[in-house]
Amino acid sequence: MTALASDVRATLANKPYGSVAMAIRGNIDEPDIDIEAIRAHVPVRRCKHAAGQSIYHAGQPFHAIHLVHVGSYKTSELAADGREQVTGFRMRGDLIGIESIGLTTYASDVIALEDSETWELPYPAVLRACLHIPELQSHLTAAMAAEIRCDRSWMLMLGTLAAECRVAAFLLDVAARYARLGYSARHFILRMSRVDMASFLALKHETVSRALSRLHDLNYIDVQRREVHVLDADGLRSMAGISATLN
Amino acid sequence: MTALASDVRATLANKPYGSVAMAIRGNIDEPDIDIEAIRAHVPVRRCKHAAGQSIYHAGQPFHAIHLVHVGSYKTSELAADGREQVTGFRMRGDLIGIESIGLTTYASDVIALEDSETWELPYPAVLRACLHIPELQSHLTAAMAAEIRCDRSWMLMLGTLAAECRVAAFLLDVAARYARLGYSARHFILRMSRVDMASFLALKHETVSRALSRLHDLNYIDVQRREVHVLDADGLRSMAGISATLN
DNA sequence: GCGGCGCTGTTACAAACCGTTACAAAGCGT
DNA sequence: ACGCTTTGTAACGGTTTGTAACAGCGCCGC
Repeated sequence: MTALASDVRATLANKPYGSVAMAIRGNIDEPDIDIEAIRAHVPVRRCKHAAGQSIYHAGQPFHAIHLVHVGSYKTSELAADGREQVTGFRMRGDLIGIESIGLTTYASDVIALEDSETWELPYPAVLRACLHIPELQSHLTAAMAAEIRCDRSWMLMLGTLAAECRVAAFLLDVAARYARLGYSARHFILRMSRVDMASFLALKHETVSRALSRLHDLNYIDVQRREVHVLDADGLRSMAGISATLN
Repeated sequence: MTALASDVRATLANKPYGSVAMAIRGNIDEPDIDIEAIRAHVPVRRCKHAAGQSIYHAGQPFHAIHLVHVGSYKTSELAADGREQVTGFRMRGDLIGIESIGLTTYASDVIALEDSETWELPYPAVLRACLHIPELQSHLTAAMAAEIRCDRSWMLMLGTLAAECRVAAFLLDVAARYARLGYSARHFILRMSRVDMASFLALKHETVSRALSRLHDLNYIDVQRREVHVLDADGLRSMAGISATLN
């Protein structure tokens, strides 16, 4: 399994962009973002981030949105009293920061989960580019709408599924997102810690561990720390209450 | 208390619009939507809905967004296996349907909680109007961004607070939204059933009842069925982990 | 007007699930 | 090899849920 793990890691680079991320609901109606057309009008800056480094924190001046190019990030909300909630994980092709449009400061935190890279798109330039590229505005709007639908899908999942089922749904979502990027949906490496998964799923990390162990016992998955083999996607689907087909 | 209830109901009409709704996070940076400017370019149709009637269901063709004028609505997500999740409650000034922009069909259900009325804004006309009213596009974008932030705030609340605290946070949010519309934040009528509240808060309706009873026992609120008096907003705030000030 | 009926809401008690705590093992960097 | 972080496992306890019974309110027909 360790040998396979390095294979997977090796393939995790330089794949073409998929569409803007969609979650379990799976309404993949939006076309791809035409990054080349944008580059003609927007000064794109590459931003590298080491694992644990943040793109931005809540409260910093908002000036740009980011397109994930390599690696993965987590976005999180912070309450005044210190409570933290991971609100999502972003990977290649995902837009980051669109929730802060219209504000003067960023509304959330974004932290790299591994050595990663984004393309920084200064928002004023994006706005100007919208005048030259009629489709860019609608792409941006569609991306925001998709983000809302994605959040709503997770609210549905968090509000109606038990712990084990949430973990199953999460694995299916990760698998589907890897599949969209051209990777295997049956074998992947989780980029986030158990604690981050637990926060996102509104559970404790021990519960996530137990759920993964149980999914293993049911022969739905093979899991060694962060490496996951999906053995029975239908089993996971029946548990997650999802009928969609996994690639 | 019954006499007061009718007073409250009487004042719930013909107040000026507030901004697009924001949740507990309270980043109220967006300006009001200039409905009059829109009317000059968009054929606005008034849509009345009786209690229990839907504006639209998931899957119906998307053609318009709606601005709530009178009354209140609930939006909900439906899973293939029948699970339902209330994702929010909308009142005067709130935009409905923006999460479906970019799709050909609506993505969620919207049902009136009482006799209500919306202004229907056909989306193609809104798009055309954006060309004539430069600010309309940015208003729409800001509204969508606010919607994302609102959902994220609720994810934070649902993921980090216990049952009683969620109910407290919910009451504070309702109070703040009434305050934004010019009504009392200390005395209001809940428009939704315990079941709808429970679904939104990811609880069971019995748990909501018990939580409300406990908030009553703590002398934080006075509650008789759907009528709520806030007696100790600071108590609620400390429970909800919110430092913002209630009007 | 009156009573029946259903929906909504409340409360008590029992049970299940998940969180808490504690500890151990494995991975990772130094 | 060492220590720290991450992850896994187990026992226990608490919060939330499930079940049930009952009360209040509105709707309807009589």
